[in-house]
Amino acid sequence: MPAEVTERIIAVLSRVPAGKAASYGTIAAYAGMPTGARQVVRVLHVYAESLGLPWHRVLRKNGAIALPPGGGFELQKALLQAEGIEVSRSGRVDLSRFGWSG
DNA sequence: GCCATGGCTAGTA
DNA sequence: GCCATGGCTAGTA
Repeated sequence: MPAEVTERIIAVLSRVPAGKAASYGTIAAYAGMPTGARQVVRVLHVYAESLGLPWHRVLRKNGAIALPPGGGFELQKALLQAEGIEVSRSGRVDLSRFGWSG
């Protein structure tokens, strides 16, 4: 039985639409935990696959892909681009253009 | 003690 | 590069 925080994070994650992305901190803030960015990381680790959460739409605060090359970077980049989000070669997204706001 | 963060500081170029 | 964050798991007692 997951903690309420976990369930709120799951709920927020499932609302991020295709074509938009949000930072770990933004997701946490919407879930009521402004300093809980790492909780978002944990939830994605545990539930992203089984619940089909849009893990690829979560980025660092500066819009960068957090995953390392060879560790999911390429896949995340491809998934973002496939839904119309522009990603620079280095894996950066302009959140002022593609950022999700509630 | 872990973590796909994030904010801040110190140290380099 | 350090360290607070915060829920969770592994590993010990």
